[in-house]
Amino acid sequence: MNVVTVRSRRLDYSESTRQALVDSAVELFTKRGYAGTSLDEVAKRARLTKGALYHHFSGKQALFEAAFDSVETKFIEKLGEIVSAPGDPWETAIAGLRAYVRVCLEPAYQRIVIHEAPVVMGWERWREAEEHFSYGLLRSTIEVLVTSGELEQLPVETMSRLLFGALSAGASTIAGASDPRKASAEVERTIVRVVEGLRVRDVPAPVAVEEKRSRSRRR
Amino acid sequence: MNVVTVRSRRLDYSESTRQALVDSAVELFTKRGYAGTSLDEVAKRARLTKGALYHHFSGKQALFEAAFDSVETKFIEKLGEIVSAPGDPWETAIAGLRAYVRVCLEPAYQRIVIHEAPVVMGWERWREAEEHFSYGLLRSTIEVLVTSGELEQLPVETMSRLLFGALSAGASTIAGASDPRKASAEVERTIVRVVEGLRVRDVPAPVAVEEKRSRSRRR
DNA sequence: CACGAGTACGTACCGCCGGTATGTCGTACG
DNA sequence: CGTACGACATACCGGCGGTACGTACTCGTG
Repeated sequence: MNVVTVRSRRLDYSESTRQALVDSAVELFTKRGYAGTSLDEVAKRARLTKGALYHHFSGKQALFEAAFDSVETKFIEKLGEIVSAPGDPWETAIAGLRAYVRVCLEPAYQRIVIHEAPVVMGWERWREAEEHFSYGLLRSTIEVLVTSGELEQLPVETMSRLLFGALSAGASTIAGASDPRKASAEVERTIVRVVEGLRVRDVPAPVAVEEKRSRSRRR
Repeated sequence: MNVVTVRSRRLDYSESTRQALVDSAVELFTKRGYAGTSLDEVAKRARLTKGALYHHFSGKQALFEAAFDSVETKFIEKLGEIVSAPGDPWETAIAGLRAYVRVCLEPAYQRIVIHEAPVVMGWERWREAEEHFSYGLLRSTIEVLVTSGELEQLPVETMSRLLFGALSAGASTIAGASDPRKASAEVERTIVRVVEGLRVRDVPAPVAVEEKRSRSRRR
């Protein structure tokens, strides 16, 4: 409550050890997965003990979620800038798409956020957490495109989910490919093509354009 | 090798206990997940002990893979009939799509095949196993559509991966939705729309009978 | 400055669970 | 008829998540 009191040095230390634990967790979870990582290892790698770990986190799950948050915030913030940049909404959206594909290539993001999180945190909680991160970004981007008439008038939530799933699968494909560069190019091209397939065929005359929507012949 | 010798009753028994273990595993893995299920539980539910389990399977992973195979073969075989049925390839493909969405609603399929398998078996091995099951089916279906000129000329592998991911995400969405019926309808509609977005715009030349195909209102 | 309280850890221990080693019983086979 | 082998059961080990408790350091207060 007192505005004057600076953060005590002790709290600084505490925060730094917490961060060290999170960093250690991110590394080990990325390399060996959640089940394959022991808390003793995590603590040891941060030159601490399990006691310290359990002081900062309520358990292994909580540690994982902290690692999850850390990875998400680290990789996603740039994406936010990209998709919220001024300019043609379609172009920026596509740019965001490409950028996200690149993010998905990060091993930590791939393993922790995409693969393990839904299992470790439970799908429901993962979905909830994702609202504030990559999925939320994707969703709002799509929302803009739909309301601006660029994208087909389909349920935004569903469309976002499907696209998100496709992107994740694409990322996994790239990561597991023998030629990641080629795979990356193909995924980008295909994803962009999918989205373009959902673009409304005739640029809408500003207003009054709702009728012939669902005739699915494009272009 | 001897053609006359009937399967000994003993082997029959052995096979049935093995099946009992697999069934028990499917149930428990579906309800509590891989990590949350103990082998003692699995054995107990089949009125056996861990000794029997380790006689039939080399470990927990192997048991999981057996459960995975069991679930896949159980739910996918009907799909194979659907997509290999005679008739217009596009229509049968769409029918297969809808059928697959319904399969994805099965809790066992959802949890074991879609969510846990990539983590438990490792993504690479999962991908490999999926070649013989749902993904393989999807891929070959897409391959047919591409070579027959119905679908846009894009890398089949990549397109299949992305679509598979989208379908999985759709299934998860439905499973986690407050109104599964509505969600299911939306996912179906959206997925079909996505695929139609990848359809080639002008009907090839040969026959000219494709027009009013895709008015996607169902029922 | 003394002192109690709270914080930031470390240490020791428990229970569960995957995995292994070993034992037992029945069946097929020579 | 005995013996070898397959189909289980039993007993036990080690690792790991989680808990209880101890300790040292700091900070606020009289």
